Amino acid sequence: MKFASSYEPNQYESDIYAAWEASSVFKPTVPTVPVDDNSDGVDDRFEHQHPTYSIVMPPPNANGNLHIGHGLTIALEDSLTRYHRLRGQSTWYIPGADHAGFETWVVYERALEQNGHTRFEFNRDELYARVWDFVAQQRGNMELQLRALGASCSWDDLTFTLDENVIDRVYTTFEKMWNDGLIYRGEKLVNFCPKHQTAFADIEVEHQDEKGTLWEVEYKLVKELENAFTEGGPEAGKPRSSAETPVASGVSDAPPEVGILSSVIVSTTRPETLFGDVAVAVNPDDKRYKDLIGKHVHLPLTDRTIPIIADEHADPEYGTGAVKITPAHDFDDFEVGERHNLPRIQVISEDGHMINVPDKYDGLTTAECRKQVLKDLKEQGLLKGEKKIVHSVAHCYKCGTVLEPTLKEQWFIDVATLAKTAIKHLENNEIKFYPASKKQVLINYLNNLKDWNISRQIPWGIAIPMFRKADPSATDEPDWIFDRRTNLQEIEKSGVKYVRDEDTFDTWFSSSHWPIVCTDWNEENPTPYYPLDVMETGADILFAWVARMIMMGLYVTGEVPFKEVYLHGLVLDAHGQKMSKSKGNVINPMDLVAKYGSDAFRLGILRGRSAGMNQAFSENSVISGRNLCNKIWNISRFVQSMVDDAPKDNALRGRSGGYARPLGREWPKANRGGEEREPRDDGRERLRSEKSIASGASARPDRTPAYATLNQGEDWICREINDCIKQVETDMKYYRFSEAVETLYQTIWDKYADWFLESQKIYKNTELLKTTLEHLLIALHPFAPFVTEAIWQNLSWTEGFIINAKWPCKLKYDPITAEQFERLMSIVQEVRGTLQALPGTNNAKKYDLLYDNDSLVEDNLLLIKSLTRVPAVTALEGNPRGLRLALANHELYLDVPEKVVKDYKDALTDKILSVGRELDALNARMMNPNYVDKAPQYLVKETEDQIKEKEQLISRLKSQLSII
RNA sequence: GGAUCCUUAGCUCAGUUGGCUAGAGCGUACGAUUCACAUUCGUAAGGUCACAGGUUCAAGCCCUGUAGGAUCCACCA
Repeated sequence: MKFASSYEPNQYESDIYAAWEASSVFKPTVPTVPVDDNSDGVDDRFEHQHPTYSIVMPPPNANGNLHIGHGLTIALEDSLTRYHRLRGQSTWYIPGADHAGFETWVVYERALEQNGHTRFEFNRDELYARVWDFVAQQRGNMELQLRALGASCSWDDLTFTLDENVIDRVYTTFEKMWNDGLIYRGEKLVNFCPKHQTAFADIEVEHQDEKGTLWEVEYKLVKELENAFTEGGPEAGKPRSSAETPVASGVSDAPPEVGILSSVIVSTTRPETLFGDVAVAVNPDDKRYKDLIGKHVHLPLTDRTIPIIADEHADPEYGTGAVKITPAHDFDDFEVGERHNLPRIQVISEDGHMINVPDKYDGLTTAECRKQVLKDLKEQGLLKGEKKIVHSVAHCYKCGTVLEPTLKEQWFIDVATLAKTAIKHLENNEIKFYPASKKQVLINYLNNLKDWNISRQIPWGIAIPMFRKADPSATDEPDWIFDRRTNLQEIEKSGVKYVRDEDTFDTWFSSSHWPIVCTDWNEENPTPYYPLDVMETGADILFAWVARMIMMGLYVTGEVPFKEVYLHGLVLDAHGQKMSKSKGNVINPMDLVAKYGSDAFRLGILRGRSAGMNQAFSENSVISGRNLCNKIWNISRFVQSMVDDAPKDNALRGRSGGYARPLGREWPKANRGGEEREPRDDGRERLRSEKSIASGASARPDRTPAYATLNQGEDWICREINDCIKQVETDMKYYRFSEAVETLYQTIWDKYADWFLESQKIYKNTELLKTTLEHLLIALHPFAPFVTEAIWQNLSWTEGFIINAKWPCKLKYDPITAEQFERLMSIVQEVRGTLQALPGTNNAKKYDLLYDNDSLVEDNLLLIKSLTRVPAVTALEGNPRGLRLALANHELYLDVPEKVVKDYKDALTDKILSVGRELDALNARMMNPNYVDKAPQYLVKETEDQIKEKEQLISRLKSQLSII
């Protein structure tokens, strides 16, 4: 196959993915129990590596499309997956699809309504079946998009959140919790969306600041009941007499600051709820109302009277300092009601109409009722004022409807012990967090966690396996029983009829089992893939998901569900703004993939990104990724052409005038793993991957390279590649994806291409070219899987797939020779810089480079000439002339006429000054006795060396100046 | 109100255990050009590391405070 002159991702990506998928390379190689890692590798980097590696995909919506956040997710997770696979671990990346309970339901219900139907025409089972079909029709895009992004996940193991084993596991947990007494049915206030007719967990509620009105309503005191204690009276007295308010006794003797009031004015934003009022609360420390506590007021527009109670909830600073208490329709009031044992009067129905109110108001909507109430209050002169305020209002995160706090009987999980256990394990550092700060954030959250409402009134979800006794008079039988037969609306047990609870689980309840169900963990057959090696997900669902997975993992398995957590932040637009449809700044990852290729997208989105941070993203970074793909493509094309052109290889050796001394050492001829591979004729499907599945062997870096280094550049590139790969390993260990990509980018581009390949144009070493290119391709593969595979398949000497190649071992090289190349580089850079700084253009072609008694330069004449483009590099004859380079230990001159040197004088003077400033700073450091005493020896030595070097440099520059 | 994070070049971001003479990509300026790549090569300019104190021989990094921004949690009668 011929290399095209530029990399065209569209020509390769889908074929490559299909070939991978067909050859089972995405499957883990160790199916059950861990094998002993007893092979003796050549590289100590692999000594303590675990034989398996597992990671699950946070399941994208089964019938949705991937957005930019998914793009980031896949880039991160797949890089980890491919990296660990290359390292020889049996790697399992488990894909998933989410039924997305509420999201999908909303979409479906909208479709239903567009066809003139409503959900109330069908029972739950019918609706479930209809949504199932609806999803089945829509499904598939998401999976194709994951493939386009290169996700190397094990497709056979895809888990859908409504799969049987998921439901089964969720029921098992629920049953256990029910038996353990962790599940209870309670009537509590829930966030209820009147449009969708379902409750939400606190975490799903969206608060928005809104303009509203704060009305002040007068509640008149009931004179005749002033001294009588009612049900609210004694309760109200308690907080005041408690030890926390020692001042209270003193205050009670003091003369009242305010005259006896005949009424209390309360502040409210929701006057229509006054029918549900059961008390008026004032702050126990509020002197204005001190004497009214325990007295009663008339509830306007009704014939009821309600007590005035003391409760900290009332803020003396806010409004009038007196607040009406409506336990059935306000979360705070509900709690006040619990504290004071107050009744709950529901006055708004689930569909938003008034109930349990005087006939006049009965059946009105809340808005109509508010109008009427305000009108009537005004007529009676009880409306004392109104203020415009801004307050935050709870909205349905899907339709934006204002949520109505509603009393409902729901299933709750008592989270106290679950949270406590989770905190214990977190504090025990059993899970490592990236970023680390999130651990404490999570602990704080768990410390304040309220009981978890798991009931949802949406048909599209996992049915709650609870049945209620049909006949309440059968008193001996339990009211509720657990049963898995949720396909039946009615069951019989011990001769008693039970009716199914029509609610479904909060999706987070089932999602919290994700690591368990994906890895197929079960009590009888624990798997080496649980706990997961890492949980990678968005920082925004730390509480909703990560916290719950930890609690549930510990409850079900006794182990934390994952060893590490990596949280990514939001992908913002190029200006740091949140992406949103309304702003029109949404970037579709698939557009970028189509335009620049999957690799470019992945490289681009990983750039400039760190754990937990919301960070900007722009097309520029993708372009830069595309450029890298093209670069490595052309590098490979060039290396291939040199390999093809092998005869020249020998001709160049032992060249005259150039590099003559054989500096390299011969390494033993390598076994390059040949026997392990099937011949190519057998087709790629049967390459190493299948063999390794059969034998269970893990890949190890057992290749000894078949090269010898023969000059400075060759030793140097070996050193640089070793450093680069070691850096990538460290970066991957600590999830520094951006730095890993950066390191590779620089090594491939600035070192391999710009220096090593340039030097190989003079001195060619095909074996080394092959080995080094392979190393770089493999190291780049986790981040740019397609281009590296496309190249691998195009190169004449590689075999199998790069996706399951072996992670590079260390290259051998001579460190002293490698260091010499650094000096050659600085010579070249100095020449280039000086030529650019000299007056005039095209200087490179004008002036020769002269050297005096310098073996390094002498050995590399051709290289220096080629890299600097000077016409000639020749030995100096006679007295020094021209412009001397400022490098230490090298007698190098640019053969520049005196006149030109004079024009260069200013630049030279500037340079002397700037080096002088650096020297002053160094000297000041050495003058400080504390520095010499306390700083580490090596630093002091380093400073001394630097001072010497600068002094020499200045004297050379000065002598240059004096010539002028 | 509480918590967490952020503030470094024109823009987007790195900077790991304090050793820094602060880096990268993009952008900018200047220069190059048959022979792997113009998606190229070379050179350069560009910084009071938000601000004010403190600790230290040494602070972008640690501590305290201030200002600005982001996110999350709670609350807003």
